Amino acid sequence: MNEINFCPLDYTMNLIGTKWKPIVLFHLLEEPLRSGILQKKVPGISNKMFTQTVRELEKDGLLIRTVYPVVPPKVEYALSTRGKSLQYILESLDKWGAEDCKK
Amino acid sequence: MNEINFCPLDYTMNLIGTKWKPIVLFHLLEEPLRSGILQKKVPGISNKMFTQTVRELEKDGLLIRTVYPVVPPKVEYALSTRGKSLQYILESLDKWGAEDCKK
DNA sequence: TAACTATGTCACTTTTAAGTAAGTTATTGC
DNA sequence: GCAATAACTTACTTAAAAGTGACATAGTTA
Repeated sequence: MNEINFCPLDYTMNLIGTKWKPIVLFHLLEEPLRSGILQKKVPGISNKMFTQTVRELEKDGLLIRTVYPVVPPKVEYALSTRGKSLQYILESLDKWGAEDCKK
Repeated sequence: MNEINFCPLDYTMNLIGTKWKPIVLFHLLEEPLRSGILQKKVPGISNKMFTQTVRELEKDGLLIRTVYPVVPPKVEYALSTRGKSLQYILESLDKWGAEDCKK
């Protein structure tokens, strides 16, 4: 509508500006995780929202989903290069929260 | 529900993890702005959402709302100290978007 | 052969977010 | 005395996000 003052921040927010996306990405910073483990690390997320979130992140190229054809299923999620480039921001958000909630 | 893996990032996201909050805060980084000006800087926000957003940010102590008792009304918004402490993160988000959308 | 496993999908409902349009205020300038 | 102004507020509606519970899969183990 009014794009007069469009700024890159809007772009970033459209990509990761949701309740769950930064949290999911954050937990993948250290290492790839399989689906169940990752989901357990995200407090309070429902099964549906978890699937939906990782699928969108995959679609946007922020993480990579690897399916192993075994039974029961094994699916692993890892950050893509693009996802890794958010590392600094994700850590800053986490750090800010740690500092701020001390007060 | 499952608070086992609560991390500071969750705290931060609960505070500013919405579509509009980071954008509103971002535009106050340089200088305080009066209501109408600030709202025009936020692309696509409705009147209602703007009011709601700044009120929540005020409630959470991230910005300060100053009402001048004149007619027609004059209201100015400025970052609080706590809000200013987000400067680095907001700029990082903006910078990331600028870099990423070049690709 | 029946239960168990991990990772979903689907249909459905509830909750929350957001948009729209009208109304309020009190002074100034015409 | 009437319109214009800036910044809301309210009631109402619509759209989007999220939750819930049931079901699918197919090999392995009891």
